[in-house]
Amino acid sequence: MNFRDLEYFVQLVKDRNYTKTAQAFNISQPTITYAIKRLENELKVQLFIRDQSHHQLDLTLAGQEFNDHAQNILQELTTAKADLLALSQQKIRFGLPPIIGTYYFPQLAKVLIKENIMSHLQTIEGGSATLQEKLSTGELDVALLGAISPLKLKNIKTLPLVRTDFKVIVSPDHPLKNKQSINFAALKNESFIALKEGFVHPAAFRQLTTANHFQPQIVYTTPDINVLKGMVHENVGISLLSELALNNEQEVHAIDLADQDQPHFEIVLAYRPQVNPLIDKLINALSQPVDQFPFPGK
Amino acid sequence: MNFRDLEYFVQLVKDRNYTKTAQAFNISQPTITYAIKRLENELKVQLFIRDQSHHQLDLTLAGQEFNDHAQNILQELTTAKADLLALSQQKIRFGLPPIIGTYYFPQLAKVLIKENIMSHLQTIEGGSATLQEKLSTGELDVALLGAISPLKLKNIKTLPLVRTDFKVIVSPDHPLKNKQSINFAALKNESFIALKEGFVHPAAFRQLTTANHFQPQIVYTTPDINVLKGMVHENVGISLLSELALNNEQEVHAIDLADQDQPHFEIVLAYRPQVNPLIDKLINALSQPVDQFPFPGK
DNA sequence: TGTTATGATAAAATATATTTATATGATAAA
DNA sequence: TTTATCATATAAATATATTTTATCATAACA
Repeated sequence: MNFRDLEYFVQLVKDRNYTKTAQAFNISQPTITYAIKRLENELKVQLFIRDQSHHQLDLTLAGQEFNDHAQNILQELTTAKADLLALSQQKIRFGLPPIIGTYYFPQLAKVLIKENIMSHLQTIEGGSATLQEKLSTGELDVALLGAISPLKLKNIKTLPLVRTDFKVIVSPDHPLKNKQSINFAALKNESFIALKEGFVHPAAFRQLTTANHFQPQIVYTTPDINVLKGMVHENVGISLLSELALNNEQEVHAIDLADQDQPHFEIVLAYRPQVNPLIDKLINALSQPVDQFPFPGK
Repeated sequence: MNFRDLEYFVQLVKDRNYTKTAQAFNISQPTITYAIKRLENELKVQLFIRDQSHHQLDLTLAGQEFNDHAQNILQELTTAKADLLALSQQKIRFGLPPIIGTYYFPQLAKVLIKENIMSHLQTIEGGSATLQEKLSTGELDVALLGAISPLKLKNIKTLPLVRTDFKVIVSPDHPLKNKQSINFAALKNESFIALKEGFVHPAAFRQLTTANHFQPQIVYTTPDINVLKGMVHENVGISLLSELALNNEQEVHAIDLADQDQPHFEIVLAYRPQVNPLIDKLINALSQPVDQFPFPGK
């Protein structure tokens, strides 16, 4: 059996049209016919139903079943090639969500430079969800991911690194400015500035509003944390922000959440197990506890 | 790329000898040479280190990495073929550990016969660990497994069906015969009959003795539950047995475990997701709650 | 120093995949 | 109903890939 035949098959499942599939590969139509026949002979099952009302090509059950396996096989081969390329180029394809890249990763950089790993990193930015997907498909070797609940991913190992709290941030002019701690329920009537971040902040915010049965009044949404802080400072509204993104500047006042069941921003190291000493070294370096957190001097 | 080349490669990794590998496939030695060259050309990496003056063939890092992927690919293909065969024969390869087969499965049989599934089952007996392995390699479609902790298996879905307690069983002549409930720690000085079952009973027993810091005195070990009951009846010793294996016979007296952190015998339905209506039907039927448990009339 | 083990290479033989040209069969259009 | 069109199948020719046979190269071994 040939990988090419699997590619033809998978494409044909998408196209449902031999001629179109042949065109997609720039080959002649009978090539597809013969490829499918080869598969059907080798597997001893019929893969397609050649069409009662002849404008429709249908997959048999066996065809559906085999399509799943064929996709897994092609995925594995793609991943294998990508991994070998990264290995030979001594590059680690490293996924980093913007927030973690800005507020957490810099602390790790020192160690990585000292261990001579930094120059081997090929950093790819993206939201945690996107990066998870890329890990699974072999487009990434290692990633730092933000999460509010433990991650379980097929073929991916995860290692929680840090767990940080979410804080409520308010303007120094806000009535709550002297509060040390507050229940989220008490914020029912506040105006909120929302952070349009990949996944974690919106999910945490949603979790808190749902758990406390209220529909928050969101007056503004921004993807930029500094804009968000600025608006909170100007008392346009209050917001929810990971303590990760707070340093000891005085621009906004941070209040602890007193809720029992509150979400946490967890930074998780996720990677596909590979035979690659460089990756082992990176994972080892990253899983060492960081001295100071969240920030030196905080 | 060709699956055959992958097979040659994987075998060569095992053999570390081109001639031997060729013999294993009943082909000529240059065939292996050319197959490896094809792979190395296509992947653009060196897979083997040819013999640095010692008659030894070594895998490069890339070779090790690719070997993992090649094995996954071949595994997936094997599974695909097995699944298609089972599908076309309308057979569900169904794993059943002896204890569950004897003491739990009969209750399900009625439903399965009514739903016309029973005749499609090809039952394969084995310990829970063996059956797990066979699920992963595509030798089984569905299995009932015994477990004392939640199972997490790659590519396998699990669904807990029943959770039963372990009981301490003693002879009607035993001093403890009138006890309703007991802490396992109180059994420190008892003689035990041990059940040599696949996995769950020994693990549960070990968990209890370890948690209570004693080394049990095991006077006899048997794989046969009736023998075990007989010996307990004759007061040779006491034993630990899942309530699953107890019916309302008066041969032995069952005592509840009072321990806070006690193991439980969980029956878990485990299966590889497939495109197979028959399997869906079985899973659906098995996941319906069973009316009476553990036994009618208990 | 010859002998053996192990793998590489060239050329030929064989097997497999693809194309070109054409056929079939079913629907839609005239 | 005829004809045109679409979608796939088939046969034969061709192109490509794999395997074998025969032979060579190299290093270990005795």
